[in-house]
Amino acid sequence: MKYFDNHRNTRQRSVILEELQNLASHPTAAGLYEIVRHRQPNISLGTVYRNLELLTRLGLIQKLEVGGRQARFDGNADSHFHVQCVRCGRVDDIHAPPLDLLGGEGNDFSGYRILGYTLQFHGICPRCGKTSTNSKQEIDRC
Amino acid sequence: MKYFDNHRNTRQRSVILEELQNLASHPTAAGLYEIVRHRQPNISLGTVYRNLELLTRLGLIQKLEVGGRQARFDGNADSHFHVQCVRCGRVDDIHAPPLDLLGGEGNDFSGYRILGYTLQFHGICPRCGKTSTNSKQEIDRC
DNA sequence: AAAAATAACAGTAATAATTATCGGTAGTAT
DNA sequence: ATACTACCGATAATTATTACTGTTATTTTT
Repeated sequence: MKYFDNHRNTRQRSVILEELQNLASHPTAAGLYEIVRHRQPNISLGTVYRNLELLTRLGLIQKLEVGGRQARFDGNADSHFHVQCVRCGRVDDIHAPPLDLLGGEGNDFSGYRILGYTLQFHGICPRCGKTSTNSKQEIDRC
Repeated sequence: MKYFDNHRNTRQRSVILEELQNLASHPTAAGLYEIVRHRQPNISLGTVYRNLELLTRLGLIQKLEVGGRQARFDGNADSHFHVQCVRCGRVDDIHAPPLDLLGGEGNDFSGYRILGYTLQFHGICPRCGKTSTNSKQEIDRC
């Protein structure tokens, strides 16, 4: 059970990971909690949050910061793209190279009628690039 | 003042829009509240939220659903791309065509050291596509 | 294998961001 | 000018997430 690094392999932890990996869609913490409860009726929502956070840190799953207030989780940690339904919030995978996707707006992928996309980069801003790597996180000045 | 459609052109509303449009960065609601208070000391945080929501609906600004728990707002409603600092959360614009950007990973844009990107599509999922357009928003079933 | 150490749990309280409520005020239309 | 009502400030409520606390279970030490 090298999976969890030097963290314990608890029943709750492995059930959370298994159930998430068996889903094609990408549930919220609360959504996965409902699913996991079928196998672990006494599990706590806090346990689901705690483990999703840990599994993300370990690189076994990914946390998706998509539209809406709730985060979503993907049992597949490999880099790929997502579609979110603007009406119900559901998130699915799109398996295609980015260049095909950007050229193919208006087409259908994964059964979705595609309306558009957002492309966000992440990196280190000029101000943070000047301070040492492990300095305390700065306040975003405007 | 056709700007606000058939909504009223209040002092608070126009100050919020003006101050947001004068910023190169993309503040949170709370961040913009602090800025707007210099001109409107008695303005309420709720008013800022309410108007940012309205201005987004009117298409005068955009709401950015980026990483972190707080939404951010962009005074420029035209389609373009964003970088977010992974350390401080600040968000800035990137002005370049998407194909250049995807090819140019590792380069610097807007002074940021770029670490990666996320590409998210939005559209209508198969299930929602079957129901009428103005039906109540469905619950995301998993 | 038993005892000690501690990671993780369930349950619950606290926090943070956002949204809703409510009485009063100020734009807008008649 | 008056009436109508959207909008305001202040505050309460809600929602998602995180932290706390006492207990349980896994691992390590003896």
